[in-house]
Amino acid sequence: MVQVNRRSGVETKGQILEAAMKVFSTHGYAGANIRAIARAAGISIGGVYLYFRNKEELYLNLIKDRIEEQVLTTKEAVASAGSPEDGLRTFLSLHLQYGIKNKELILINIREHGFALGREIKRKFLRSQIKLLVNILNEGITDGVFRKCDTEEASRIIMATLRGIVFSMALDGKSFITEKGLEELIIRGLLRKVLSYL
Amino acid sequence: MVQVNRRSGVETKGQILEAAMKVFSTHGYAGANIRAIARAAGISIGGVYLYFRNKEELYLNLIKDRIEEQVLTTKEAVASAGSPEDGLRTFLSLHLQYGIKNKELILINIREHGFALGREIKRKFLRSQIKLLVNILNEGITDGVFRKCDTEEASRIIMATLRGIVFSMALDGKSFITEKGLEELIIRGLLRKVLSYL
Amino acid sequence: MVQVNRRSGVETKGQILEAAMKVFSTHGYAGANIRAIARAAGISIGGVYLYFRNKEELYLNLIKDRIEEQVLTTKEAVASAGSPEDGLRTFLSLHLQYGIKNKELILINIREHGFALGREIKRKFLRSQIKLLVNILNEGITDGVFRKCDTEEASRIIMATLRGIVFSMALDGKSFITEKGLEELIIRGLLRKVLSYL
Amino acid sequence: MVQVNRRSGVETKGQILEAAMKVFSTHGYAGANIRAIARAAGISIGGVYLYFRNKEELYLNLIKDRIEEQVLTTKEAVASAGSPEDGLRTFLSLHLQYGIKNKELILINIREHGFALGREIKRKFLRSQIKLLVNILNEGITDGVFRKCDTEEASRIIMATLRGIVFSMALDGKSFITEKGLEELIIRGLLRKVLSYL
DNA sequence: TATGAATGAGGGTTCATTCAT
DNA sequence: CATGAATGAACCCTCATTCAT
Repeated sequence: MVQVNRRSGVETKGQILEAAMKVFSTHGYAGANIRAIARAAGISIGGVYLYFRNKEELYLNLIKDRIEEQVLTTKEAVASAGSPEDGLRTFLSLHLQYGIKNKELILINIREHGFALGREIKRKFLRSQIKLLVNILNEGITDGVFRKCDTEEASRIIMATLRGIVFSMALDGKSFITEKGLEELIIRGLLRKVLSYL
Repeated sequence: MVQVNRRSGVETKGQILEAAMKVFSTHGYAGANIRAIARAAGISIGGVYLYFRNKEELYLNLIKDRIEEQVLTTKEAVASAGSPEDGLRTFLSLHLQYGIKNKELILINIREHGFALGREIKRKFLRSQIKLLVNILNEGITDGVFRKCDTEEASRIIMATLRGIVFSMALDGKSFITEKGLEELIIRGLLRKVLSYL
Repeated sequence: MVQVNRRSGVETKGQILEAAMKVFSTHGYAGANIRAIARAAGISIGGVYLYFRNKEELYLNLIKDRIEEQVLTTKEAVASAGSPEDGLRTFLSLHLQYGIKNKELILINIREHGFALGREIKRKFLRSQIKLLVNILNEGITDGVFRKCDTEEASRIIMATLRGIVFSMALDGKSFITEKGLEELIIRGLLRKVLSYL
Repeated sequence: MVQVNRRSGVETKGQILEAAMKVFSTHGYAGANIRAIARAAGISIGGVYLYFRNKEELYLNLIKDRIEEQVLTTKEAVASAGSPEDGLRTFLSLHLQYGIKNKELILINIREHGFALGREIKRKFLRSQIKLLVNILNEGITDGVFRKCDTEEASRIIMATLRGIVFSMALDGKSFITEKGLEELIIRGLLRKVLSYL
């Protein structure tokens, strides 16, 4: 006799994703195994394959959803910001917040970043965030709030810095830098006209 | 019949380490397999085990040597710097240089950072670098060149930022930030007395 | 595509044990290999590991069950014997019968006897059988049927003799000694009062 | 530069055999490995192959020498015995002595007895010993010292008993049976006319 | 003779994936 | 929808054997 656990499909899928998040973030992609994910999700091995064609798709699904949400939310928040400076602060703040919220995703990304699996998704995420930053910076320069610079390069540097900070937060398991501190670093160090300090 | 490729032991060990670097950096620890490493080293499977007891030891050996070299070199270079500011510049510059030189090691570190394997080695590296930074910053503050701050936290932030930048350089496969640019970011944004600009 | 041969779990486990018995007895523990066991059981390699955690556990499981059965059966049969002499005959007879029935187990035991794997199980078996014998002999001596002797040593000798006979039967692949003959050897030669022959 | 350990070939061969004896008896044939034998012999791996074509030959050589010596010595001692009874006592005594002396060989034999490797050698040994026994028994029966019996079967039983006792001594690591005791068992229990006790 | 680095088949074990139930 | 026994390729590692030195 087969014991059937009655759940809605959506609910089950969510449980699997949640479990996968835990296992992937602990063991990495190659180190994780389906049995552990199934067990953590309180589902059978075969059950996992009812919702995801294979391990790779499960992994991709995992990161895609979270990334898409972050991209969308950030885009909207930045759009509704009052000024370029405010927009930049919002961007930085949200990135940090998502870094904390998606700590486990970050841990996975750390392990798999830049490698075949999901490379495209991550690249697109990076491109979209840089594009957002470039817009903010350009606007700020036009407005005279930010000093002139290669906005593309500056954006890449900001993203690199954020990556380092988010990684470090995820790895060290605590937030050792305040939003305020980060904003100061980025805004004072890189962008704001030095003359404005006078 | 056994085809034996004559080499000196040292040479072979070097070839294995080189191959391991390539394979580990491409596939991560769990994703890498000894057969591929052996093939890349132009050696047999068993040959690998002549020089390293197992996969883990090979991996550890790989990161230990490089890390130790970086720690030592950095320590000496900083010690012989003329001033705290010069010391900081030297530190940053060396970190970037090593990031470029050990691009593949970085890729491995990205994947395995914070996880069981070699965690202790990496932790010790981080601790030693932070300690070095703290000393530099304290001296600089005493000298009045740097503004007062929590030097421990500032050092952690610097390391986090460096991590992000080095990761990004390794992942994007090119150096998109100049040493000069980085130094400006760190030194202007975080440390130098703002008043000195007046 | 995966061809699945449907069986009940119990059935499969039995088939594996049976196959393991065959392979272990033919090649010994170290000489046996899981692939051969799986093949003999008509199962896949991985299938074996569904029922036994590893080679060692499979081996231990194999000998434990049989030995426990022999110990229990012998104990009961001896307990319900009418006299010490009858008890001894029963003991000897059962030992021979089990030697024939578990010919393959004997072959395994021969190879692994006295070595690390399963040593404890076998030691316990020997101890329990010797204890049983000692009781029988003591009773017999009290009753005056057996001549006085060091019952502990006598039991060890009996077990040693049985071991040799059972081994020889297993190795030569036939029973070259009748129960009657064995009983005579043991009972006349070692125990019964010689005077009773007069 | 190659360090050459100067030894006579005979000496080296002896050392290898000695080492092999130790390792084989501890780990069995399959469990033993050449590197361990070489190390125990204080020789290189390749050195072993200078004296023995392969593992199997080394093993065979090991048992052949000892067995041949036992066969020869026993044959001579029995031949020069004064009477069948004396011959039988000599046979038993020598078998026990060799069992103690070749304890390690016994341990190997236990593991490999009856299996492909060296089966022929061991079979020949058994045949030769049984033949010797049959002769003794026949003579004894002709002389009227032993009671009539199937001498072939009786010899097999004696050998089986000896096997058990020798195995047990080897496995338990001590002699728990005296020569006297064994002789009594065999001679009283199996052979001597009961009437002679009157 | 002697060495020991090198080989690679083969061993134990894992795990993504399938599919009869 | 759900299960989990079954599969087998592929992993890490060992070790008998070879051969350039």
